Amino acid sequence: MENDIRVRFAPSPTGGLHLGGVRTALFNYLFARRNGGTFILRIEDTDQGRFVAGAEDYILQCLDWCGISPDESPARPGAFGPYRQSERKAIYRQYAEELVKKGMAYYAFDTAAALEQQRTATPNFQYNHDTRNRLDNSLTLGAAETAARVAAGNPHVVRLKMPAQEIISFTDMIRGEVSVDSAQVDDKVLLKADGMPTYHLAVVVDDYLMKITHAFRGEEWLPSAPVHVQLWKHLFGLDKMPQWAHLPLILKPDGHGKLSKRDGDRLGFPVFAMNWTDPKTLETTKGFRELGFLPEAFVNMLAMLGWNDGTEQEIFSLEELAAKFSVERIHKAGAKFDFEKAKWFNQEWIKKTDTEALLAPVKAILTEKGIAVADDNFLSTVIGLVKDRCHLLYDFVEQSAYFFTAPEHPALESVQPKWNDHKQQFFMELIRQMELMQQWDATDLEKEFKEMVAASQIKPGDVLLPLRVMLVGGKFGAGVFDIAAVLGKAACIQRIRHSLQLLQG
RNA sequence: GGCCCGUUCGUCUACCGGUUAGGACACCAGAUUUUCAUUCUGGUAAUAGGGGUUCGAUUCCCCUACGGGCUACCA
Repeated sequence: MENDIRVRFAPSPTGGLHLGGVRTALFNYLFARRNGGTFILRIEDTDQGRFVAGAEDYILQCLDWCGISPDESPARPGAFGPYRQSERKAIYRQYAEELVKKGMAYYAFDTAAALEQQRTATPNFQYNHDTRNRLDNSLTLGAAETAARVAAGNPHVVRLKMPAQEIISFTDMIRGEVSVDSAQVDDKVLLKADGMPTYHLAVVVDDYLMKITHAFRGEEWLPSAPVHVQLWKHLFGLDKMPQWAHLPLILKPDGHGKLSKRDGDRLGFPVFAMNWTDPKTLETTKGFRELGFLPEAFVNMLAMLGWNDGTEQEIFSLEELAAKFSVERIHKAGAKFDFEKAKWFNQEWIKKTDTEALLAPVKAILTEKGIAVADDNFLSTVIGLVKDRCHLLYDFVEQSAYFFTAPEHPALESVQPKWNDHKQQFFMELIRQMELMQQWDATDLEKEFKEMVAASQIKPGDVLLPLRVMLVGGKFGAGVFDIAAVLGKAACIQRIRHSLQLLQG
């Protein structure tokens, strides 16, 4: 099944895996699947050189939950490993040195303080073709002095020497031709003083070594694409450069700007696929999974944020997406995230998903909420009865709890004021009739009830609502007779008796 | 400030020169459900502005406006 198409997802571990990240992963995955290629996960497991514990597992779990597990990853290495950036440190320096040798990069000794001073002195200071000639680097120092400083162990970085005047252009799969005047791009640091590569060096080197053919990433990378093009040109050749696709950003639903981790807390919806604990603050932010989203719905929703198949279809399974995905139909403009629409996708998927498939997740949630499920068949019946009224998996708790536990304190307030002996007699009689019933199903129950109502000269509405409150505990839930049928004769009678006692007392 | 990318209902979007500008979410109204939800029916609502090109522009080009991104030894 494999051909030479290789796409990679290379998340940073510092921010968890939020909507934008998962969507990037998803589009990479869909492109790979659509074209029979390989989907690779390369993990950046260090933050400022420090290893971030748990980041890898977290990302793997998220992808797994979404159903878009990579073909090659740190856990399942292919032929082009290692797949963790922390294990690739040694690789980068040689490429940086190669660029220096070719005259395409140079050593810079300027301290952070010195650069800071430059920035305050000159409003729009940039380390570039213009300023590098008067700063502290191998270009101004000369070979001998540079060598001496390096030998002496003076801290230094390697910077890319951007051409003074050159149009750098490349073809983006989504945006077409994009070109930038190299004079506008500064001399990016490639290798930091601590020997760690910056993203710029790392992506290019890693993409080359891992034979990446197509690279999807967020639009925020578009301005630095010329840096990467320049690197490819001088290191490996433009003909080997992957085809870029810069995905539109996911924006805040209110106000303006890129959706950020904080927006979730602020606006009351998740921004992470799964619960994410910030390693620095130890704060945990709720994920879509924990909020009761089906992974199918989550993935479906993300795919539709920036892509469509040209028809009016909105509900797609992962398989359908993989079959229909096309880069040409990816949008250019950013999309504001809409949690209401996200919930709608989930609701549609709950309705669409078979009861049997819902059994396990719903059972887990009920158990978590302290509702013991003894009989899976019984739960299946309940799920079938209530699933159309659930938007999130957690809605199953309220919608099905009363099937498992008799309401201790039914909301009789709405019944009490209009309660009278006549109604009391009616329900006593109802119990008697129920006890006599041979068949116990919704149709017979309804028939029996309606006949009694007709005979007793009570308005149906006057006793139907009370019956619901007695059985369910409140003014909600599925059809009363369906509920009664599922509850069974004994439970129904017991619940009615209980309420009758409360109403009299 | 500079550079890059973008711009259709409130939101996600369709229409890749000729449509009464379509769908979905949300919202409103009605029907069904003697609960709530579901479902069904209907409704309000958009081509940022100005110039071109063209017989004809939402669609192609330019300008302006607006929005977003980037402008770190972060990604």
